[in-house]
Amino acid sequence: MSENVGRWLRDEIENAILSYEFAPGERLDETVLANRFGVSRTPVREALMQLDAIGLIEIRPRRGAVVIDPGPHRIYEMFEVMAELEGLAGSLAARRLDKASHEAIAATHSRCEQSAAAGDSDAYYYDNEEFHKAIYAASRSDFLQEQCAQLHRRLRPYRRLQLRVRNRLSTSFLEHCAIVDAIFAGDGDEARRLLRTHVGIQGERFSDLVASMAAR
Amino acid sequence: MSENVGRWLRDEIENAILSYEFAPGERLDETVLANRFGVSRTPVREALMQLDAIGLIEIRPRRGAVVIDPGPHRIYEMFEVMAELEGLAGSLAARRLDKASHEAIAATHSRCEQSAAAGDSDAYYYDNEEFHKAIYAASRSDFLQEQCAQLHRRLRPYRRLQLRVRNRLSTSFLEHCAIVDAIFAGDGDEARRLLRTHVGIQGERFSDLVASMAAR
DNA sequence: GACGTCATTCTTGTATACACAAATATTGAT
DNA sequence: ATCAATATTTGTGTATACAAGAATGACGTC
Repeated sequence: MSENVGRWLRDEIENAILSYEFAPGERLDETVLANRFGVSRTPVREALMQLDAIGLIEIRPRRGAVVIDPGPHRIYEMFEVMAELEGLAGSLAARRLDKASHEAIAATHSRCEQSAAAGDSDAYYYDNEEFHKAIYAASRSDFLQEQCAQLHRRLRPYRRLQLRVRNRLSTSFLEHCAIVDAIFAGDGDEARRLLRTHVGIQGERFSDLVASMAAR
Repeated sequence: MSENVGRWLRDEIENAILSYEFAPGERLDETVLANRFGVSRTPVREALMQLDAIGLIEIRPRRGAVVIDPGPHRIYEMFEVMAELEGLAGSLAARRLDKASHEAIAATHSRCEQSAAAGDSDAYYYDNEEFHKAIYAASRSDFLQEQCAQLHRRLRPYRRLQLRVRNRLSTSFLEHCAIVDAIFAGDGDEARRLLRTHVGIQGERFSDLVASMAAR
């Protein structure tokens, strides 16, 4: 319970939002939340203020908090930025690669290979996360790593949707292979380019998905 | 006073931190802040929670809030990320440029020209900010624009230091000219490249500065 | 019958009070 | 005199109370 109710609540509510338990646009009533978690309104408010600062909810003065609905277009924009940041991480990783990072990337990459071969998209989802995190870490830039991790978390629910798309799992893994090759070869520019498209594709796929859903 | 004491305090304290009024490492006493701003502890706490979520301060459980000291290395990392994001903004701006953005960029650019010609580094500092903001806006990506603006704000104090460096003002303006040309020519890759180095240089200059100060 | 205004109610915003943990000072013993 | 243990103080963490603004519904008027 993290020693601090406010922070615990922030994570709890954040997860609830990211897992769509609290739907976009939904109003978050402080009293209801306080009762639900068995605390008073004060720490609930603190959690909400933080989520507002992060950008997950919006608190309109005297009118309460609502979960922000990013909307397809904005999600696409977020993927666009994510692609850029991951590209930077990859290029730094290629240039600065040390033994520990090399091993971490290789290990997570081979786990991806196994789940891809097994066609287990749930397992691949988690292994894929670890793979990308390994690249962030290999960039040796703490700030970049934090920014990537934060955005990655926010895009989590949308990423998940895409792995269900036909063949995405195997093509994703093939892209990983090329990325790993570039990083291990120390080719920063190539790693950047590959990662940018690898992540960018997810944004495009997402908007395709939304478009096809809207068509029905 | 923004209708909301908590938010007002957040901005107030944020400015105080970014202008070094509250020095890095300094402890922020809730009661002292409450007295200083003539409010109770509650909104002060809310403001601090938000600043913690943003990453400007750190609240350690039961031990209060301290202003985070980024340290030269982390500031360099921040410039590195900023360079990447501005590069993306520039490339999008070049591709998506419309009339309004074209005019906004041209207008801020010419203001920069005037202050650069006058050698007025204070004026240039502000005009430069507007120039960069115009590019963010021209990217037509709301999310990117927000991310850029936020990072820009956090790097503000460090940027300012550099304009005092000899000749930086005029070389900065020359770089602007090339950037504007690339954007107006619709050359996204070139705009990206130029902006990346334009901003990246600031990070390098900053670490040079720190190194030279540490040498003494 | 519809629109506007007023009152009631509900929710948020702020203050204050109390509880508890940590840091510090003081006192006693070795 | 120094170190340790305890007490005091200081400051954070949570709850509750109170005030003020917004939403909603009812009543009156056009």
